[in-house]
Amino acid sequence: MFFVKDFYSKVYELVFKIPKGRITTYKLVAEALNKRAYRAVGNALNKNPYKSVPCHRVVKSDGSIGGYSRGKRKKIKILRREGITIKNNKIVDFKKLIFNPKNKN
DNA sequence: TCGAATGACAGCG
DNA sequence: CGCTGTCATTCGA
Repeated sequence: MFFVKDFYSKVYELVFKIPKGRITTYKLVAEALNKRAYRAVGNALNKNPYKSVPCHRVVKSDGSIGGYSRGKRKKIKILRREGITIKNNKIVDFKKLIFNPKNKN
């Protein structure tokens, strides 16, 4: 219940690896794990026991904020604080800010 | 222990 | 715009 699941652990780690001012998508994380569980990834972050995990840096493939347990409003605020510009709940130059966890960057 | 439902999504008709 | 597909977790029996 409060222990790292193999899958979850991967998700948390990847998300945690996201550099500041950069973002990633659920799809990319899932792809990095060689899975298509976009949902599972989102679920992992949703219940993430590691509140330190920057789950706010994970957005949808559309570039939209998606959702946030604390309210997307807060998510946007945090992202803006990170230096990311949000417009109409969408990330500006979202494609440029995408961080590929699989890229072992 | 097994089955069904849920969820911060994605892709296609 | 709406339905279906995919994966893991959780709830219920």
